[in-house]
Amino acid sequence: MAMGRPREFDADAALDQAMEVFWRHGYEGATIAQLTEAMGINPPSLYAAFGNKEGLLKAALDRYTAKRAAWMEEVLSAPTARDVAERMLMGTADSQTDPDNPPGCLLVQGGLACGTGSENVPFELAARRALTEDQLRERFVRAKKDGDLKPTADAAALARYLSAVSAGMGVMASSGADREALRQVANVSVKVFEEQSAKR
Amino acid sequence: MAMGRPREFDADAALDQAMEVFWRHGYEGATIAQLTEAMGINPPSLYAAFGNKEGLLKAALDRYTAKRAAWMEEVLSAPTARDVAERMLMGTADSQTDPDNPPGCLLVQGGLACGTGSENVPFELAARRALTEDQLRERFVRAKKDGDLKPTADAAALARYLSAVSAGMGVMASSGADREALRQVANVSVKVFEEQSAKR
DNA sequence: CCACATCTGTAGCGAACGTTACATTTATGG
DNA sequence: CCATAAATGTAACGTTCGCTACAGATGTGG
Repeated sequence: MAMGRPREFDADAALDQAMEVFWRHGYEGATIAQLTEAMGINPPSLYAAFGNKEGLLKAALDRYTAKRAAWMEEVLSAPTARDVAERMLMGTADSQTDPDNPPGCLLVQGGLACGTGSENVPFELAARRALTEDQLRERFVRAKKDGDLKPTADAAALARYLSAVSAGMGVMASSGADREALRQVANVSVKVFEEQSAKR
Repeated sequence: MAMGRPREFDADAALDQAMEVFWRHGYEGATIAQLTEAMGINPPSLYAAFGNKEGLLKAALDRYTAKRAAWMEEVLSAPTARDVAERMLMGTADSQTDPDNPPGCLLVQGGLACGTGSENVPFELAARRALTEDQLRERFVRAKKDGDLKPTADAAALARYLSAVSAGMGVMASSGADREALRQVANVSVKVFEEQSAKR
């Protein structure tokens, strides 16, 4: 049977553009007109490919997390919990002030509170932030088994803490904090892990 | 000369209601219809009293910070930098999970990214967050003079750090973190200040 | 008691929103 | 080369948005 006319735009390239619009303006602040213009397509193409605005957001979030997966692996592969924290927070400071991206983190900027009818959006963002926290917690559980973190260290609390700090850095970055300021926050935050490391 | 018909609603009580709507739905997610209904007034009364939606937000923010001023004084009056940090973060954990309020912090929930035409809103929120950071920095400068913080401690960095952590806690609270989880984050965060305190 | 000033409720304004109908174009399968 | 299937561009749909004109109500100053 016939296959139909092939799509003329690159879905991934279009998603990169959509990602940036959501990142800069938030889910509700981003309009379909802005999105289609940035993506270089017309509304029917958007709706055919992604369903609706929320579907487009989910696709953009998938691409966002996929792009960060490699970096996250590198973070988690650091030798000690302290180094994991340092790589995580320093990398966060840098990426949230990268002039190639909008400031802050898409998973925070996307929208913490939304209007009636978009309640799923904050949920969706929170779920993806939780994934990172889960990875960190598991890594810290391992660090305890490795004898790298004190036996009394609370892996879940430390993961939550890192999650909170990086979210907070996102808030500050979005309101104009520069790279140096975020690195200061990262440096201060890491000290907690030095205190929680096993004596050697 | 004549004074005109007096206003029938209590502006402060109405602002409390508006505050809650902005808090829960964000600036863009809050509609005039929701606001007027919560405030118990009709649109013309809102516009006569506050100018427009953004003016209403500013008035609500003023009331928000005014309500927190007393608490902030109590935080800053703690005897040591460490205690300031503890009161600040524990109080934040509690207020951000207070069932009487929407979760999180209005100054974060209000809107980090907004659509074209509302660019002032994130700015306005950031300015008010910065005020708290300024107060903390000054308090830590004093703590250094008091010999309470190490001479090598960086007051600005510590203030930024506290600001980041409390913003991050707001993000987590808005996505459902409970009081216990936030208190864990607070407890971990405070350890930094113990390390930065002068030996005694 | 009258003239004036301001608030209130109704009702609706123009604009922008997310979304889609429709005709056209461009490919594939037979 | 024709029939089918899917994507495209134009144009517009209905709804909701922030906001306001207007008329009536309610107070104060003279």
